[in-house]
Amino acid sequence: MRIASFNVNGIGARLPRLLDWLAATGPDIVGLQEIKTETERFPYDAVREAGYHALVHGQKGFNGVAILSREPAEEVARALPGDDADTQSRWIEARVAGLHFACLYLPNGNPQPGPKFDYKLAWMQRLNTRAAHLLAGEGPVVLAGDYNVCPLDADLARPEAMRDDALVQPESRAAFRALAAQGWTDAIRARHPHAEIYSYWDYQAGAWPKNWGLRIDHLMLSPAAVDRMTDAGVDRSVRGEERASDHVPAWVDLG
DNA sequence: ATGGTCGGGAACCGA
Repeated sequence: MRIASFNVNGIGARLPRLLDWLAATGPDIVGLQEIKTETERFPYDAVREAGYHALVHGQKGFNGVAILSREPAEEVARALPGDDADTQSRWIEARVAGLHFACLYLPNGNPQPGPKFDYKLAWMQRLNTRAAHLLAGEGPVVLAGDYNVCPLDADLARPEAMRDDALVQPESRAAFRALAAQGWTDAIRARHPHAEIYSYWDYQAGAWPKNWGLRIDHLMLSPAAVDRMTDAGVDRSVRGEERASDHVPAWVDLG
C-alpha cells in the first residue's frame, strides 16, 4: 500500500490537481498540509466521490492538515501535546489500515533568529516527545508531513544561498537528527541514499525551471514500518502542472 | 537589478 504526504498550499486552489493526482496514483493514505481553510469548509463531497474518507483539522486562512484514506480512519489526536496555548492547526493523528499515522505541518521558523524560530524549535521538541511515545507502542508508525527542515546540504540545490534560512539552521537539523536517532527512518533518503531529490520549489525567481529545490517533505518510519518498505519517492512531475502547489507529493510503499 | 510569486480573502500576512 502507498502512503503519501502532500503540502497542497490551499485546498481551494488545488482541489483539481489533488483529484487528478489521487486518480492517477491511488494512494491508500494521504497526509495533506496547508489546506488553509476551516474544518467545515473542506471539500468533503469531492474527496468522498474520489473514494476517500477525510479527517480534517483546519484553520481559517493558514496552516491546516488532513488525513485522506481509502479505509475509515480512527482519530487519535488533533493537537500535538505540550502547549495548550498553541492554536495553530499543524497536527492530526489516526489509526488507519493497521498503521498509526500522523500528519504534521512543522513551523517554517523564518525569520531567524526571532519568535517564529523559537516556536519552531519548541514545536520540534514537542514532536520528538510525542514521537518517542509512539515509538514505544506496538505496530508500524508513520510520521508524514512538511517538516520544513533540509536534513543535509545534499537536500537543497543552493545551500550557500540559504545559509541564514530557518530550514537549514544547525538547531533545526539537530532536532531532526534527534528524531531520527530515536529509531525513525527517513524513507526517501533510505531508499535513495545518494540521489538528488527535492520536494519543494519556490514560486519566486524561476526556482522550478532552474531546479532550485529543497527536500523538506519527509516520511519517518518506525522499525516495524521500515521492515515493510518496498519503495519510496516523490512525484516530481506534479510541480510542472498548471496551478501547481510549490510542493510535490512524497510517498512510501509498504508491502 | 536587494526584485521576483503564489493563496487566502479582501489589506496584507505567510511562505
